[in-house]
Amino acid sequence: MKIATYNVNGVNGRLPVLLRWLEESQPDVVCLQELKAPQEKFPEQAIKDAGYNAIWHGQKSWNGVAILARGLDIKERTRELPGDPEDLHSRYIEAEVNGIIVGGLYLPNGNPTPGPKFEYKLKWFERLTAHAAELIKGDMPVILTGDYNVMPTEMDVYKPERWVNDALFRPETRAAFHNLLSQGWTDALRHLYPDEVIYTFWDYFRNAYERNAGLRIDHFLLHPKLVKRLKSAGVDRHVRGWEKSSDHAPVWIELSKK
DNA sequence: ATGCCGTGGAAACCACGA
Repeated sequence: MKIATYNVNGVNGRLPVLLRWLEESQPDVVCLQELKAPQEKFPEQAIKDAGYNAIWHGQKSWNGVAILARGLDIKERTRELPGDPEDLHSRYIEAEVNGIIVGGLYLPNGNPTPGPKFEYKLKWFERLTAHAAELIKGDMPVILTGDYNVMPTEMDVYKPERWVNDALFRPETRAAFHNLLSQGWTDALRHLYPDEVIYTFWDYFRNAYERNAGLRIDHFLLHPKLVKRLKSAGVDRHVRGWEKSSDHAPVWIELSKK
C-alpha cells in the first residue's frame, strides 16, 4: 500500500502535473494540501477519471485539503481539527481508508514572527497535538501526514543559520514538533534514512531547486502499529523539476499488508 | 536579509506563501 502527500499549491492550476504524477506514481492513497479552490471548484471528474475517489474541504483562494484513494472507500471522520469552532481555515481532513486512519494536514506557515500568525501556528499545533494524543490511544493504526511547515532539525535545512528566526524553524516550532513525536509517533522518512539530507520543498526563485537549496517540511508520522509495516519511503523530487511544478515535491511511503 | 516567483481573486493590483 502506497500513501503519498503532495502540497499542490493550487489544484486547478496544477491539474496536468497532478494527473501526470498520479499516472506515474500510482499511489493508493494521496493527501493533498493547498487546493486554493472553493468546494465546488475541485476537479472531481478529472480525479475520478484518473481512477481515484476523493473527499475534500475546499476554501476560496487559500488552504484546502483532500484525500484521494484508488479503488478504496474513503470513510470521512472529520474535516476540521477539533478545538476551535472559530477557526475556519480548511487545514485538516481525516478518514478511514483500508483499515487505517489517515489525517491530512496543512499546518499554518506562521510568518512573520513574532505576531498573530505565529501565535495561530502554535495554537494550531497545540490542537493537533491534543487530537493526536486521542488518536494514538485508539486501536486503529493512524498516519498523520501533510505539510507541517516545520523543519525538525538542522539537517532538514540547506542553511540553518538563515532560518533560526523563521516561523518554520523557530525553537518553539521545533519543540512543538518534537513534543508531538514524543507521544510515540515515528517520522517515517527520518526513521528509514537517519543520516540522509532529504528535502521536500524548494523555493521558486533564486534557482533553489537547481542549487538544491531545499527544506524538509512535508512529513509522515506513523502510529506505533505501523512502524513494522514500513517497507520504503521517498520523495519524488524529479516532479519538482517539471514544467509548472508546485514548489513542493510529492512524498510517499509504502506499507506491507500486515 | 530579502517574496527576486507563483497562484488565486479581484480588478490590472493585492494577499499570501516558506
